[in-house]
Amino acid sequence: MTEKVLISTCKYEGKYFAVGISSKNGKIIRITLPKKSEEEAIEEITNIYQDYVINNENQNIAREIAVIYSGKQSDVTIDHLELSTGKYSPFKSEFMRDVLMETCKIPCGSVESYKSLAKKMNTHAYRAVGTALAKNPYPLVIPCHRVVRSDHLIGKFGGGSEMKKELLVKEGVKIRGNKVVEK
DNA sequence: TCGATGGCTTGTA
DNA sequence: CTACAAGCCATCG
Repeated sequence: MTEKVLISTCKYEGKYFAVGISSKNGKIIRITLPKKSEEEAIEEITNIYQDYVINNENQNIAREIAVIYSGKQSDVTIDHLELSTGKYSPFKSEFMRDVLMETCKIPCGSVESYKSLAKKMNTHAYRAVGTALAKNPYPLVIPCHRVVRSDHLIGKFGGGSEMKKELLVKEGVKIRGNKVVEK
């Protein structure tokens, strides 16, 4: 099935992050958004990968995720991610990978809409773009929080809209109420 | 295989 | 401003 997953966690500002690393090639296969407890963070990974060890061997990477969360640049990039597609891969389909690769192109400090992302991919499946983003295995590293609704409302987010808003504010996006302000 | 369900969009009232 | 309805298309059970 799948190889053993090495799980590491870190605490940052009272929140807990977890990362799962493939023992096979050292690539990241899962990242969690900050959780209230360490167990909750770990569980998000062990729910998917049954063959795992929690050894904090890669705590440096977990810390880097917290760095990104704090709004700073990190040297953990998509080069560190497992980008394969398939039933047992982080990306379940080509479509999902395409969507997430496209969102990687959105620069810090700007946003894109679900629809414009779909357009760039030559499809009208903006709704499916949303579901693909909802399943992003690498939040923060793949900036799914930079995708908002086309009417400029913030839209939904795995970690809650409030967190999505905070992340955008940290990146310098101008927001009024629940809307991104036009330039 | 088929229907239900989304981190959506546009139009109408 | 809010409230619906219809349309969209990949995914999941």
